[in-house]
Amino acid sequence: MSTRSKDSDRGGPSGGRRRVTGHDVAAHAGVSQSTVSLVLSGNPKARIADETRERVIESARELGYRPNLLARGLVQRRSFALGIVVPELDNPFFTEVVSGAERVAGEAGYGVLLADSGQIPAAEHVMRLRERQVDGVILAGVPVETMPDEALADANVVVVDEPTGRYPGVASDATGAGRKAAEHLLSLGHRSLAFMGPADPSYTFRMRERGFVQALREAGCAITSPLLRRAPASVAGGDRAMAALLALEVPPTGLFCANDLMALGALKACAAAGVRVPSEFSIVGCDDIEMARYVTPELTTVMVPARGLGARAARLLLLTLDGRDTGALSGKPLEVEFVSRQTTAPPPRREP
Amino acid sequence: MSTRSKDSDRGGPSGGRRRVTGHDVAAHAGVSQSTVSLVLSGNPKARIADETRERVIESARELGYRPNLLARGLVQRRSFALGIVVPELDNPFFTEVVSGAERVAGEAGYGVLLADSGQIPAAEHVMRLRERQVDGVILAGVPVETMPDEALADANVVVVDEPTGRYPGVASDATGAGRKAAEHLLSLGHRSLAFMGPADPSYTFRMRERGFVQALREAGCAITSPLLRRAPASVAGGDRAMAALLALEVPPTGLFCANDLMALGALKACAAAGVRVPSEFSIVGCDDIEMARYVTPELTTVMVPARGLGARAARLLLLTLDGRDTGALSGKPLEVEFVSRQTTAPPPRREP
DNA sequence: AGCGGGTGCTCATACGTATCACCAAATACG
DNA sequence: CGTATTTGGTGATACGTATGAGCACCCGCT
Repeated sequence: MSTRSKDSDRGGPSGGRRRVTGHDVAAHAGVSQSTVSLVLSGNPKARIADETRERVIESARELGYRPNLLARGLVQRRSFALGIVVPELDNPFFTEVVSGAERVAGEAGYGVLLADSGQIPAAEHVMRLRERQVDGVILAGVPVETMPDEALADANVVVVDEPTGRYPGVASDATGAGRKAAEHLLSLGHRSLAFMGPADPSYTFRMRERGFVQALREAGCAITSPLLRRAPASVAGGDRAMAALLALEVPPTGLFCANDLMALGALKACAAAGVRVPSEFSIVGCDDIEMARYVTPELTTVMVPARGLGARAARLLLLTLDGRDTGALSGKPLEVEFVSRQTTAPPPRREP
Repeated sequence: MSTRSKDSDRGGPSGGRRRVTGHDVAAHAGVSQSTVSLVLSGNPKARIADETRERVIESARELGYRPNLLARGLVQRRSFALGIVVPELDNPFFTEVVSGAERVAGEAGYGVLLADSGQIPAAEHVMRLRERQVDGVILAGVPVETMPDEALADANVVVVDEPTGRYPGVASDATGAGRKAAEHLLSLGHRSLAFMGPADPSYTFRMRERGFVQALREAGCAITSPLLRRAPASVAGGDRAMAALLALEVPPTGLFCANDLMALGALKACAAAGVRVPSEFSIVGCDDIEMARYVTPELTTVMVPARGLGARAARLLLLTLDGRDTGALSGKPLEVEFVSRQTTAPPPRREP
């Protein structure tokens, strides 16, 4: 009708210099911007004539309209975005957590802001995410206990695998993981077992250790101090710690590692030292990262549902944001599962 | 002074129910919101008395003020956030790309929105990111050629390792990678060599193959069709393809894989078949993912600077956004580097 | 005819920030 | 001393959307 409306047509979806706004759609459809908003995102209970609704939708499609989520977020005080903080993307475990969370969030229409904590302290990352008005934050592998309270106040935090009690969270059955590893090794006949984990362990690592040690003790098979090795929870750390174990006067016959990366390092150290796995030495990891299946021999480990943890954390967060009940989700820890592969066997028979 | 200003004090940084805004800071400092904005984020050339400036900064600190980046983004038409789309976070290569990009972006004050493309087509992800008003998008491992043009129009796209010419991008020297693998194997004395790569290869995979095949041809050592295996670029795919190679009447003596994951699969298949690496068979991977160092024997490969690619993509994008010259960065491909480890050796001597 | 009530839409405003135009006071200058 | 000029700040507005209040209109009822 008017030249104006003809103007806004020019170029179609991809031609315009300026981004298409709700006002443009309104002009094109001959309605007000309010109506456009009501049709495209408003409450479905809004009273709009079918004919109008279709005209607006058609105009929006034709102009290639995409709502500006910054503007929406500003007025609704919700950005429909989550933040997720991990200590390092290098560790496949966290990658899987992120992946799981991203999928759930994406399906719910939420965006995901990633913060790889690196040098910057996690608290600072949380602040930055909040400046971006994320509706909530998932903290994975972050030492929550050492974070100042005010950094997390009013922040809708969900913590992965670090049940502090101060914040809602999802966790796996860490003591169960240690226990299952112990039971398996004991049942194979091992009596001299070692553990390796990081020196400044997170809650989960502590629980894995505790489960393992307790199960050993209950079996009347206490672990002695030289068999408890501290090293970074990485492949390099596992390598070093394993070398130390092999250098002992009386090395153990089997080992449980705080995570799979360490176990891979231990495996490597054995290969370098000419110790055959599993015939001469047994190794159990924890996490079941993808690589565990791909090394030779394949790593026996305890599966921790990383992707599931991430997904569940995201779901928990989304429910919290909707003000729904969250008791069911944050309640019980996720089950872990022992996975028998090729790095465990009965201990070698004593030399005569 | 006024009761109002006393009110906004209540509770300090962490107590307030409502988030503290620039207006609150203004009231507390006895200035206008404009002044607050000028002091805290405005152009440094703004003329503000030192005394006022300090008072505002002090008030902001005291109230725990954090600017709302949604509001800032709305008026500035810049969100100071980047999007990054990857096909799968499972592949460590992309994880490293993301990690590199995230670091550079973070240091520049940019946020990173992650989109793991999964089931949803990449074009749709780009749209969603643009709704969130990201200032630019990094596409890594995404089949850009098959994406509709209008999805990327005006989107400030930077493409990783897929130099289409239509969009700016950063790439590694893929043909060089293939060539270096070939030269190494040839120099060891191999004459019967195989290649494995995905059936529907991306540009980079095609170039790796081309470099390898051409170098062989130039050495008068053409590759025959049964030695060119197609399989998914994953560990499982490499495993299957290697099994097929070993089943040939006359198996090759060495192999170059399109990426490290396939090489790990090949390594696994050799172990399963009792073929000793490298004494009986040589394997060269490509990418140099972290795992390459951690398997036994350690994987010989061609290092592709994944983190560097991500970092450079981010830098390129940031420069583009600042309207700076980008020629230098998008120009030459990043160097790749041959990494000799333990999976290559001279071919076994012919059986007499 | 008068009126209550539903329908369908618009007006105005708010969200929190940046920024331009403008202004008062202080200072410089001939 | 009168007028430029600089200094230091304020007021108003815009960004693009959501949303409550309100308005015009039509329908059915008494």
